[in-house]
Amino acid sequence: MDLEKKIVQGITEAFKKVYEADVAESDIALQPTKKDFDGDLTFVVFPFLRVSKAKPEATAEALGVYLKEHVDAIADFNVVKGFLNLVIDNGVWVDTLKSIVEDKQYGALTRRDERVMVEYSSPNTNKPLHLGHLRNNFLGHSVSRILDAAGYDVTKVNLVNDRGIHICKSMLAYQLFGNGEQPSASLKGDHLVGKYYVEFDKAYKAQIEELAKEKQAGYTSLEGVEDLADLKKSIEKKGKKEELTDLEKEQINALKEVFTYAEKQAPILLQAQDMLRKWEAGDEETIALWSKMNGWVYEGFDQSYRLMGVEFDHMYRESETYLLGKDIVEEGLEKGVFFKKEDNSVWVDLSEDGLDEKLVLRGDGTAVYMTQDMGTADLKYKDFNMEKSIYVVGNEQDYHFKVLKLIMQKLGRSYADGIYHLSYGMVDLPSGKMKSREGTVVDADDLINEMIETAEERTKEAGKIDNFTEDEAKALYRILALGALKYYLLKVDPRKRMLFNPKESIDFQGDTGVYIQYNHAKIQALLRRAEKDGIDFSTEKFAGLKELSEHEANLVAALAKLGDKISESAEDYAPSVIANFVYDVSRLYSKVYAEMPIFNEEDEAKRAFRIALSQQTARAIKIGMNLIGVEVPDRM
RNA sequence: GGUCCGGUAGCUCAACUGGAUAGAGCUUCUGCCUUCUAAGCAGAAGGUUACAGGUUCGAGUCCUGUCCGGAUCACCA
Repeated sequence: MDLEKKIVQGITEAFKKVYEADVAESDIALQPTKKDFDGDLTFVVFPFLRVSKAKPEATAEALGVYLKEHVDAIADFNVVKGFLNLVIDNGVWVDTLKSIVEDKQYGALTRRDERVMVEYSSPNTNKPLHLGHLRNNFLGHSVSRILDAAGYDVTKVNLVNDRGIHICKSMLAYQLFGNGEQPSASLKGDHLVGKYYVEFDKAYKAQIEELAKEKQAGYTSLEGVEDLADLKKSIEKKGKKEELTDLEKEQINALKEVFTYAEKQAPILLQAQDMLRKWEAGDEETIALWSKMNGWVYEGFDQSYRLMGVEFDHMYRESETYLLGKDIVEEGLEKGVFFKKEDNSVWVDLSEDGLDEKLVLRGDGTAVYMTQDMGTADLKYKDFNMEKSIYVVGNEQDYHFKVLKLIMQKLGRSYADGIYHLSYGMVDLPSGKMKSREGTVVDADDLINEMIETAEERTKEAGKIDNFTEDEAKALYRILALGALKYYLLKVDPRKRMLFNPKESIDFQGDTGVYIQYNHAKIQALLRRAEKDGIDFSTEKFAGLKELSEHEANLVAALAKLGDKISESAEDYAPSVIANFVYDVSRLYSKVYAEMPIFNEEDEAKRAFRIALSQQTARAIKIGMNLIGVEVPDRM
């Protein structure tokens, strides 16, 4: 905003005139004045004492005197130690609001000719989406919108993991135990497939136990033991804390052998592996089952994505990309970036970069995860030609993406520097980590639907929907529920892992999405009344206004920062910046709203100003909430 | 064990990238609806920023070490 620029220029000028010193404008930073002090903006003079060769108070005083005299916007100043607090003239805030009203592009930065790809969601087609996916999807979707607002050309892609041994597991279980079950209204496709993934695990565990029992006979140390798994657990637990006895050591070794054998030889696992081989060989029957079940899952996902309000421009499927990357391995060998070991496996040595050696191709010539990701990276670039590539993936893959970026840099890919892993922390439950195989997950669909029910209850309690139609009420519940959920997940720094307690439903009071939506709805009601009463609150009506309350001035100052906040959040890929911004704006507005009369205000200029301020606040809230993927209601 | 990430009020989180007396919300307590939506506003209470050093005018923020939690170090994806 040019207010700050003007003041910064004024400060450099002051340094020149008062101290005959050159200070670069880029070295001068202003910060908002803390609440307890008088003023709007503060300049910290400590770093410039070398230049002024005077005491902090004297320096600040001298600069303040100069600024008050030469910069129109500055009405007054005060000095506290080395802090020069500047009081901005109220007229500036009135003008600022006026320029926001007139700014058709408010909240959209100038376009730049730069393409960014955001990859997010990336589900597996063997189980439904869960709470962790919600964080991922909301993050990716929000970052896409923020980058778009910041002027980038954004492509949203979803790389679906639709093949592999885990997919075969649910296929096999369905084949064995499914009895031809079909998706239904009560069990959508992704949930149905997920159910058989759990079934597989149950059967697998039972077989392991059985095999282990058979194998137990060969070990004297395990004679008479009833529950092998239980014993293994208790010894492992003990081993972490204290020394084991000789018998226990012998037992744990025996147990490891027994279970390794059982886990590898369980018939149902061998069958699944066989199925994967058939799939790779293109076996018709297997492919048909795979297509059918994946189709169910995609239908289920589509419903979930619609419910969540996220979307994609392009889908990549791993079944189509998993063979890619082998040519890059060849290229890397030629360029000397990779090297081959005796067993023919191919590696990259990253010890110079503080990492170790990493496998990029197996000895038998088959691909690993890294091989595929290299290939996919090239494919994406070929398809979309982007400068930046954001991967929204959990922090468990920090190492993988560090390596991927390094490799692509070493291979000289133009897009390599633009690779960014937007790493986020896991969502944990009070009981610990979510494990889909063990059924301890918070399902995404269930959670959203529960939130919608809660929203309905709260709304009815508050008696807010007297003249809503059934459809309007339903739409409102959904908006409130998703708003609460998205805001809750996005206001936090993505890197931090977070605890989610399903028993305590997400708040509807205080620092929440609902609070922000409420302010928007309140303003819309106010604007409807202004229109009904035919009140003119155009900029001419308040142009000459000289008197503002502190809260009004603060609110205008906050509204003026929207653009800065968008660039900041785009640079850091941080939706939390926007979430905090809309909350700040809402809080400031609440104060203004509570303290200031609007329709009862006699002074027409003040009344017009307050209505216009309300209107622009609603505008900022709507823009900001849209950036974090949250809708705002006009009534609630 | 190596590497990376985190640790701020009882709880959930901020802190403009080194600035002033570390701020919000939840919870608890006290006020405020015969005038614009009380899903709100005003106030009270709550802190050795895990710990110990260091850097400097100034440290939650930077450096070193320690402790706690998590992730990762697979020819799994």
